[in-house]
Amino acid sequence: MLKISKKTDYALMALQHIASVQFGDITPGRVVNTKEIAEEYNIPLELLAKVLQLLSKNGLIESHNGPKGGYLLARSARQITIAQILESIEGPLGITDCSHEKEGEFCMQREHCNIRTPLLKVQDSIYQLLNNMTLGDMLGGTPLITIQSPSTQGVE
Amino acid sequence: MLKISKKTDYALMALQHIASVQFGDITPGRVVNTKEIAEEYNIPLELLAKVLQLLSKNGLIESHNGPKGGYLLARSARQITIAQILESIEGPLGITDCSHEKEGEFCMQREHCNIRTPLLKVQDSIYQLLNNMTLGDMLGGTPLITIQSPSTQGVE
DNA sequence: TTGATCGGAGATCATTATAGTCTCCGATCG
DNA sequence: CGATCGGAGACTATAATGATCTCCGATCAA
Repeated sequence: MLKISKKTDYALMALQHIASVQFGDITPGRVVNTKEIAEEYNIPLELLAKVLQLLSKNGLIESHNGPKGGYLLARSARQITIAQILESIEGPLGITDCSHEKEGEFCMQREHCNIRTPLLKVQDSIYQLLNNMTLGDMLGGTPLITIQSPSTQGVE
Repeated sequence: MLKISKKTDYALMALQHIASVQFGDITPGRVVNTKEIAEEYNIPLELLAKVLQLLSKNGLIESHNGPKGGYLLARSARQITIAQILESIEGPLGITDCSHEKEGEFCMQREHCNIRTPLLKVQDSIYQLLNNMTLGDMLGGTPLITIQSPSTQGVE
């Protein structure tokens, strides 16, 4: 049912938390460590650690080792999109198995497949959607997203 | 990674096939049976049978028993949306576990959850997207969907 | 009226993806 | 030098999905 994984949930919570600390009023610039986030949101510590490592590998956050270490956003919250977060954790967005089929790979249906092309367009639309919403939108505001399609207008 | 299930893939293929037979030039109005679709697209027969039963239960297609039986679209292809097909097979669309949380159910993160509201908006946007594209769009044409978001405009 | 051909329904098994855990390593700072 | 961090890999458990099997009732035509 098009569900995002728990890991991605955790990533979003963590990033939201880091951003709000980093740019908040209390202690701006403070690094945030894994334990702090895990306790705040009841997330299994080791699982969250993996998630944050992935985000770090993908350049969304900066890590600082040693005592008093932790994480910081690598860039502004408005420059981190939901799509980037999701793909950092779950890999490239693909609503079908054949979305990222390599040359020579074919699904059993490929021969007469009649839905591949339209589905790739759906996928592209979802990607646009997720890439047009940022961590910044999640922080403060009410993300405004509108969708226009001529296809079913006037159809009851 | 926001993947739709194989069953839904099969449903889309089958509906596309039924629609093209039903409204095609060759033998319009002919009912289509499960075996025909399964062989055409290399789909496991019994699995496809279940999928078609679900579509029938949800009122997207009509079933006809007995010899020479099979399925017909229950309404025009332009009145069957991708969202309806997807939800017939996979249940209500929900990108998070808490999307359809019943009263009294809480996830472990609920207490300080900072992402529920924005995620529900993302979900709603995806739903709109899928509900604005129809089987008819998949048949003939090039579905035109545009997305507008003010959030990241002007952000480099 | 009877039997072959359909869909309807349920149980069951296999496979895969996800969620979560455990252990050890290297870096850093006091 | 040792406590506190993140980095990394193996590992287990659980849930979702994909697929199969069996039996039933409806229908139509010979």
